[in-house]
Amino acid sequence: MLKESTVDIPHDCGDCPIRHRAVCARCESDELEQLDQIKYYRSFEAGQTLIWAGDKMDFVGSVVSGIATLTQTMEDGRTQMVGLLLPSDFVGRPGRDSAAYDVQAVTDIVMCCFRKKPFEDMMIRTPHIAQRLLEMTLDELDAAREWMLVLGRKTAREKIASLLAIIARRDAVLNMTKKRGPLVFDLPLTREAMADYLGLTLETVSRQISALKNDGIISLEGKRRVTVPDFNRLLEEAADDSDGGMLV
Amino acid sequence: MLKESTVDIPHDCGDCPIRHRAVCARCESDELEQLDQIKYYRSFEAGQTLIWAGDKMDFVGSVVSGIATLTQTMEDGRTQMVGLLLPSDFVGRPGRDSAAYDVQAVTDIVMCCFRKKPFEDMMIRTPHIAQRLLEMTLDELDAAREWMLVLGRKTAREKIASLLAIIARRDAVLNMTKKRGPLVFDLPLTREAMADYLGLTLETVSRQISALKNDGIISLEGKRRVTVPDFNRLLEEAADDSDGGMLV
DNA sequence: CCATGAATTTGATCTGGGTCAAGGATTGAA
DNA sequence: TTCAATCCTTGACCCAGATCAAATTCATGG
Repeated sequence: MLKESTVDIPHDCGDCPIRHRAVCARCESDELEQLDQIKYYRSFEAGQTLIWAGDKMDFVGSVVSGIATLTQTMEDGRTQMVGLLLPSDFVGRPGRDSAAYDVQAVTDIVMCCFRKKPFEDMMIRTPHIAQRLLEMTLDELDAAREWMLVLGRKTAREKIASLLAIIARRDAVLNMTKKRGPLVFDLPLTREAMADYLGLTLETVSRQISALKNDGIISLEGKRRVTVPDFNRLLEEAADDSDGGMLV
Repeated sequence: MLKESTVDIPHDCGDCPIRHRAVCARCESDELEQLDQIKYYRSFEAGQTLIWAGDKMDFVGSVVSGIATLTQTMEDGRTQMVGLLLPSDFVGRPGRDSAAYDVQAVTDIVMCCFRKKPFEDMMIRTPHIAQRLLEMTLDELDAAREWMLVLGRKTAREKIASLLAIIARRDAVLNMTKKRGPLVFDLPLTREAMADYLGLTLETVSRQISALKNDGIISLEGKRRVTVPDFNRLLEEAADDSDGGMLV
């Protein structure tokens, strides 16, 4: 199995797919040039662990493409996913030198990394970066709090429906699919990863997906491709009162 | 019952109890003066709801003294606490004009508020504020993720032990109590509020507290005063591998 | 000192989701 | 094409924690 490789085909920030959503979103061209000095790309294969909790981290970075997870593991092996990293999401924390969570590639993934020390120095000089990072962190905090409600108070069926709604929503935004008609998307996560996200067992995840299928809320093509004929019905199942706000 | 009152005894920032931990921690004296222009104090009684989710928010602010909670409520009444606000914690989000969560006073509470628009303007001019707010937000995100593990994977007993450990730890830090000997502190939350924090029912909270008492992990004086004879045993019960780091 | 009501404890019972176990489906390597 | 390794589904059973229902304790004001 291939390990990790430092890609040396340098992207030009100008046509970077996450240019306008990542931590560099607000940067002017001179600021981008400075970032360019300290950046490098790394790619990983699906299944690899990019970072182990407790590891020394000498970089921070952004997911350029692919999906990764942030997970916490207890001594006895129980694990809880605490974040799902999508393109443009930020990894690492300025001012901390060891990783707090395991980071694992769910799909093949490319990251745009910055050496930590120079990045921290630059953050002080460049308010645009700190501003954008604050905004992104506040968004993540909101997402984490939303997830606390799911974990603490929702039933297994509601949890699954909530996760499907989130993935469907994200997919609709990324792929700019037509608003009308059934949504179709692929589940990026295994049943086990979904279980770790939702605080369930993989058996319960499987059963609830089957139940939603039997009730006509979703249909499946293979194990991973999901069709949602009526998004509002899915939201009802998720007991989600913020009715699809994002989808507009 | 008294409603809310705008306290007109102006604190001097110089002897503010949260001067060095709040969003203003890094500010120089000239920056404090600017903040002083847009600040005002508000106080609330225990039990009052300071802010309702969805309300228009024309201010942000810091808890000066007392304790408040951030909670989310579903249409059918299920509620989940998503944050516990202690002195120096920040309320509100720059760049958002309505509240995302209910904020309730658990004890009598005093807040130092800033009018939102001027505060936002000042944030742009004053990197010290944005820097500190970023740091605080990253800490909150870590706390939220820690809590996701508690909600998703811990048993009822472990949840209670985790909460007690957090409160004990905070209390030890605030009151600078002696490191050795049994810890003693008051529970600021009702059984119901603890249940909302932990994703449990109040009956289960009560039962697990009784169980910890019977097992000698804690002892109670009245309903609220807790003694922890051996903090490490409590941490074991919490299945907490980050063994007491903060307590040093 | 008593009445009232909130907060808490405790008991009895029920159930959603966990656990254990057995097969299927899909993939890729040999 | 067969084998092995994952990943997923489904069934049977069980238990931690929810639910329903009383007590009991505690604080407060009259």
